[in-house]
Parts: sequence; structure tokens; C-alpha cells
Amino acid sequence: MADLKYRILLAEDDENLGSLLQEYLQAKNYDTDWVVNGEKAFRYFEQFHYDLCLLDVMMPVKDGFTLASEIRILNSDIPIIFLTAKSMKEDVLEGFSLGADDYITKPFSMEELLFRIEAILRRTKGIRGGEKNTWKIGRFSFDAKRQLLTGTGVEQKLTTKESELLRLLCNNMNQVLERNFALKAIWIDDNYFNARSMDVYITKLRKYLKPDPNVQIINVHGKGYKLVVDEEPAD
Amino acid sequence: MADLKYRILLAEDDENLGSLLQEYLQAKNYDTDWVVNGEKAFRYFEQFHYDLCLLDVMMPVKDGFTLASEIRILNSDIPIIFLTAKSMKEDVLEGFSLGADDYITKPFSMEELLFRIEAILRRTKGIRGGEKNTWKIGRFSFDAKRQLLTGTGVEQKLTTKESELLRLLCNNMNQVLERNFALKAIWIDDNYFNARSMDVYITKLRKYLKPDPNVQIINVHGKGYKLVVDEEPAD
DNA sequence: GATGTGATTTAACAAAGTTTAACATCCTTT
DNA sequence: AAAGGATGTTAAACTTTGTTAAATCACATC
Repeated sequence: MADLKYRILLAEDDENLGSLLQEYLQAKNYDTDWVVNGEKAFRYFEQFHYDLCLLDVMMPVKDGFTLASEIRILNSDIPIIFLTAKSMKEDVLEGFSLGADDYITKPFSMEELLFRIEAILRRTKGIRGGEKNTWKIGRFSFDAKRQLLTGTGVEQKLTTKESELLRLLCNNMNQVLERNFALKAIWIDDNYFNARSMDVYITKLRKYLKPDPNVQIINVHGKGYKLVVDEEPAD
Repeated sequence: MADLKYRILLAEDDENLGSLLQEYLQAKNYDTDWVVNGEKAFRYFEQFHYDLCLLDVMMPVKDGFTLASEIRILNSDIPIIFLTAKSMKEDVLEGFSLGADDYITKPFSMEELLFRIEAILRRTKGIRGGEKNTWKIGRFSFDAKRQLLTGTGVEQKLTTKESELLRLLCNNMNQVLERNFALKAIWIDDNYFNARSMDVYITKLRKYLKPDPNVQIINVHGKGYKLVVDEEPAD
């Protein structure tokens, strides 16, 4: 259970998106190889073993569909998810005929993608290691699935956004959660207004967490936020 | 149970869409014949046996409506689904008067179409091969076929709409069921009023499910709903 | 064809979720 | 210390959803 990592092949030519996705998937404990075109992707696929492919449709050198059909020759079972721009209905449909298991249209949120990945792995492999969805935060306990923050007697129902943000903070407990990363993960678009919106949510979370002075959301100027919990001296 | 395949007649002049649909339906275990105009479609219909017709409205040689009325002369029972471009309200209505069972506006997703097909076959024939139609929801058990929600002593009969909505929620247990998808799947049209109607049904379902506090229909603002069940710790 | 019954939709108002705006404060750099 | 950008905080604006009841529709029965 400890480190049965699934391996993902990610083919995406956009450098920003690619590295972001890789980082995110790594953080989620998927061993992810990222390549920037279909040509390289195929060479990787021949050489290494993967449990799932994430292919951008529009790529230089070799597009995602062509790549998929070649991959299918080598392996008719491996799950394939296409990343595609909106408004390409027909193309997407073409993709299905090549045996894609799913597709997701840009822009998408990280969480969305993760969900699709997990759903597919659940179908093809067994259940996955066990997505974590409850945390202890000082004297609170947070249930992301139920969107519930309990502790100090009261039980606080969280809204979806509050819950998603807190979940990200928990995933990066004691580390810096980068603003941009959180924005892309939750709001998809990291524009000015969404950034301000996120600030508002940070304030809200701080208010909820106030009852325990050992729990803090610390701002790291220009970088992001860090959820820190000072351990109670064992009495 | 193994290979009782339903047979579908698909009449669609767009080559891309046609072949794609055929492939998809084949993959979903429907034995599908695809023809590119109404003329041919009729000849096929005379000659072979089908369980369902999927007719494009706009076709050369013979349009879908004309075709449908001719098919109705030969067989007054067979389910017919029209594929139609958006913005043809009146035409669609005309179609219904010819005894169409349903219609779906382009562009549509494969999933949407599949759901409609299954819904209709569910109504007309019995249940389809591998389709799930009973679920455990916390301490309830839901039988979609008989539209019955049992648990906590009482036995609640559900109306058709209640049952279809709950079925969709169950199919996406613990995931977000998108508002739009549900609307298109159940109400066909995703306009404002139907959306409000759906809200009313969510309230009704919540009321039925209230007796078990571990079962919740959580709203995801702007996205949809998710049915979450907290697993009882096995005591 | 009128009538009654349950299902579904429409209406009306309440409540919650999210974003935007406005202004205060803090950090960093110069 | 001053300036400029980033963050904190609160409240208003706006959008979506919740809930209940009345109106309408659909269908069975008489």
C-alpha cells in the first residue's frame, strides 16, 4: 500500500501546462513522465511501462490521435485520456473511435483531471491506494468529502471553494502552497479577480481556524500560503 | 445474458458523425447498421429487424420525418430517436406527433445519447444486459427499475423524474453530476425552467434521504450535485 | 366528455455561495 | 522614509440554489 505508484505518460507541448501537470501529478503520487511531442512520447512508451496516457491532441511533430493509434498497436488496453481544446467536438469524437477512455477539454481544473484519472484507474486496476480526504489540523478535524470542519465543539459546514482550498493547504501542510498553483487548481484561471477572490477565502478559513491558536495560515510574500500547526508540547 | 444484442438502425448523412456513432455504439455492444440516407434506411428497415431507430432529421433523398412516418406504417411500436440541429423547435414538435420517442439536439455527447437509448430500451424492452439498476445508498436501497426507495422501515414509491434523477446521482456516486448533463439527459432541454424544476426534485430527494444522516446530496456551486455516502465504520 | 388524482412545472420568496469593490495594512525595494 | 505592489478585511452586488405552494398537465375512470 505504501508506494505502489502508478505511472503516467504525459504528452503536452505547452511548457507551462506540462510542467504544472507533472508537478501536480507527482504531488498526487503518480510517477509522471512528461514529454513535449508525440514523437518522443512514442519512444518513451516503447521503452518504459505506463499505467495511463495523457495525450494532448494538438502537438507538433506528431499529434495526439496519431500517437494514440500507434500506442494502441503496441498495447490495446492501456487507458488513454485526451486533452483537447474546446470546440473540437468532431475531433474528440474521432478520438473515441481510437479507443480513448475519456477526454477532457481545456481549460480544466487539476481536480477535474485527477478525478477522471482516478475513475479510470478504479475501473481498470483495482482501487487506488486510497485518496486521502480527512486530516487533523491542530484540534480540528477536516473531512473534505463531507466538507466539514469539526473541532472545539462546533461543526462548521464549508462551501465547496472553502473546502477545496483547505484541502490543498492540507496536502501541502507545513509547505508553501503556491498562489498560482491553487488558483489553477481551483479557479482554473489565475487572473487578478480570482486571485482577490482567493484572498477572501483565505480570510474565511483563518476565521474558522481561529479557535485554535496553534493553527495558522501564514502568507509567504509573493509566493503563497503555508498551513502550519505548532505541535502541542506533549504534556 | 451474455450476448443478447439490441439492434439499432442509424440513419445519418454526415460521414464523420455516422461512422463515429456506429463505432461507439458497437463498442457499447449495440449491433448497429449505419446508412447515409432515408431511402436506404427504409429498405434496411423493411428487410431486417431492429430494436431502435436513430434518425437524422436533415438527410438527402428522404428526410428523417418522412422516413419515420413510413416506418410507423410498418411498425407502430419501434422506438425512434431523432437527431436534430438546435433551433428547430417546431420541427421537433412535428416529429413528436409522428410518434418519436425522443430527440436529441446536435451537438450532443456520446454519453448523452447512450443514456437516452438506454432509457428508452428500459421503458420498452426489459432491462439491458449489464446495466445496473439497484444501489445501496447508506441504509437505503434503491431499485431504479421499480422506482422504489426502501430503508428505515418505510417503502417510498418514486415518480419517474425522481427516479431518473436519483439514478444519475447513483451512477456518479461521490462525483459531481453536472447540472447540464442531468438536464439534457432527463429533461432534454436545459432551459431555465427545467433547471428550476430539477432543483425542486433535488429538494424532494433530499427529503426522502433525510432519515440517514450519512447520506447527502451536496451542491457544487455552478457545477452540479454530488451524492456522498459516508461509509459506516464496520463495527 | 367531465372529473379526479397524482405528477410536473411555474411562481414567489428566502437563503447561501461567490465575486467585486473599497479601503486598510503590510512587505519589499529604493 | 517613500513608493508600489501584495495581502487583509469587510461589506455590497450579484448569481445560484433551497423551499414551499399554487397552477398546470397527463392520464385514468366514470
